[in-house]
Amino acid sequence: MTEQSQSTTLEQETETNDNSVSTVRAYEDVIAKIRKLISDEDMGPGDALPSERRLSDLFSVSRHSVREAIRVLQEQGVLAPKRGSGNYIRSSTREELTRALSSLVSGDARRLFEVFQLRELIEPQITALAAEMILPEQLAEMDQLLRTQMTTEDLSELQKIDRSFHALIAKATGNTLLSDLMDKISASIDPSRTEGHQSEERRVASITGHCRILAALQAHEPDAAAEAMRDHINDIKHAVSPDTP
Amino acid sequence: MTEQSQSTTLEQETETNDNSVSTVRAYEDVIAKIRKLISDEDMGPGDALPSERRLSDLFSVSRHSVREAIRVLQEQGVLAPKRGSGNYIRSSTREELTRALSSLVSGDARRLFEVFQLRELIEPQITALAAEMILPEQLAEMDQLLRTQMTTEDLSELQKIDRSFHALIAKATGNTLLSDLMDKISASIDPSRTEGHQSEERRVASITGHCRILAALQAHEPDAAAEAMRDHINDIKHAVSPDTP
DNA sequence: TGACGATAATTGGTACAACCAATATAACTT
DNA sequence: AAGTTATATTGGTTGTACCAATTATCGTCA
Repeated sequence: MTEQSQSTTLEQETETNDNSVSTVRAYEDVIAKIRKLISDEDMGPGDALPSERRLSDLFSVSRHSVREAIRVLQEQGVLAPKRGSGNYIRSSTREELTRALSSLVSGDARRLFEVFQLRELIEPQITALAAEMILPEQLAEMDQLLRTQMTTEDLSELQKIDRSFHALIAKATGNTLLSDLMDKISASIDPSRTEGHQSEERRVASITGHCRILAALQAHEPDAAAEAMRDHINDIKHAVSPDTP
Repeated sequence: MTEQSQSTTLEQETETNDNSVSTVRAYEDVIAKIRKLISDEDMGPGDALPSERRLSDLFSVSRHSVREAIRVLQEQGVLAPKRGSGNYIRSSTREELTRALSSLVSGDARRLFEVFQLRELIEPQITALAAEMILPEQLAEMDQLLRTQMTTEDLSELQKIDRSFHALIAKATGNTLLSDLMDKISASIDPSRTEGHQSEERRVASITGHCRILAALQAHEPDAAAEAMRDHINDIKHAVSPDTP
C-alpha cells in the first residue's frame, strides 16, 4: 500500500472559493467531486465508481472522508454500495435528469432568452420554498456572502459570489434535484454574464436585489421572497439583454 | 486492552424478502439508536448529543460508524455539528418537513418526491405561460387528445396520452428549453411507477384534471390554468405516493 | 478441451489509534 | 473581578489493520 506522500492537511484551495465563514468539511468537497466525476466521465446507471481507496488517493483525502461522502450519496439514492464489489450508480431518475439537463442548456445565443424564461419561472418558486426551509446557519452564510459582495471590487469574484448566492438558495430548499438544476442553469448563463454589463450601477442593483431577497428569507415570507427574486431576475435579464419586455 | 468482543452482529438468519443486499450496516443501527436516545431521553432542540466517543462506547461500535450515522442525520437536518463543542439537535421544523416528505425511508421515495416537487414548482408556471401563448390549432390538438383519452382503455396507451398532454402544454409556451425539460422530467417518472395508480378512479380523476386545465387554456386564463395544473399534479402525487401532504 | 473448485486479489464494512483545530473550562496572573 | 493562559473536551481528519463478501485467477480433474 503506497503510503501517501501528503504531509499535512494542506488544502491547496482548489479554487479561490469561498467566503471564509462556512467550515468546509472534506466530505462535502468529495460529494461535489464525485458528482463531477460521474458527469465528466459520462457514467450512467449501473456503472461502478472507482474503489474507495482509489477515490481517496485521487482526491487526496482519507478513505474515511470518501466514505462519509458515499454515505450521503447513498442516502440520497445516487449510489448503491455492494460489499466486495463496488459502489454502483443507481438507475436514478435524478441522475438521468441532471445529466440530460446539462446537455439541454449547453446551447447559446438564442437560447439565452429561453434560459432566462426558465429562471423566471423556477427561481421565484425555489426562493419561496427556501423561505420556508432555510436554516439559521444558511441564513448566516448568505449574510456573510452579501457582506463580501459589498466590499469586493474584482469582477470575476463578484460573479462567483452572485452565483453562490443563487446556489445557496436552491440548496436551502433541501431538494438536491433543484439544487443541481439551478447549478446547471447558472453555469449556462455565466459565460454570457461576463461581458460588459458590470457597471457600478449594476453592482449596486445586484446588491439591492440580494438584500431584498435575503430579508424575505430571514423573515420566512415565501411570497415576498418569490417577488423579490422575480424582480431581481427581471433586473438581470434587462442588464444582459436590454431590449426585452 | 480488551479487543472488541463483538462478533455477534452477524446474524444473517433474516432471509427477508429484501431484494437488495441484506447485510445490515452498523451506521443504520446507530441512526435508529440515536433517534431512540433523543426521544427516550426527551431531548429537545438545542440540546447537545453525547460526544461521538461516548456514543461509540455506549453503542459498542467504532467512532467511524457513529460519525457516518451523524453525517446522515446532519444531512437530514436532524443534527447540527459544532466542531469543538458537540452535536446539537436542530429546531425541529426542518426535520419534520423533510422527514414527513422524503427521507423517511429509502432513497427511492426521496428521489420521487424531489421530482414531484420540481414538477409542482415548474408545471403550473409553464401552464400559466402556455395559457397566454397557446395557438388555436394547439388547443384543437389537445382537445382531440382529451377525447381520445376518454375513449381509451389500454393502460400503456393512456400513459402515452397523459405524457403527450403535458408535453403539448410545454410546447405551447414556444420555449424549446421548457419543452425539452418537461419531456425529460416526464420520461424520468414514467418508468418508475407505471403501475399502481391505474384504477378506474384514477383514470376519471386524470380526465377531470385535464379538462379543467384545457378549459383554462382555452379561456387564456393563466392563473386558473396554473391552479388547475397544481391541483392535477398534487392529485397525481397522492396517487403515486400516498401519505404526503 | 471444458467444467469445476480451490486460491488469490479486490472491495466495501468495521475497528482502533493518533493528531489537528476549534471550543469550553479551569487555573492562574494582574 | 477581569483578563490571560493552560488544559481538557469535542468534532474533523488521517492512517492502518483486519474482516467478509465478491470477483478474478488458476490449476486440477473428468
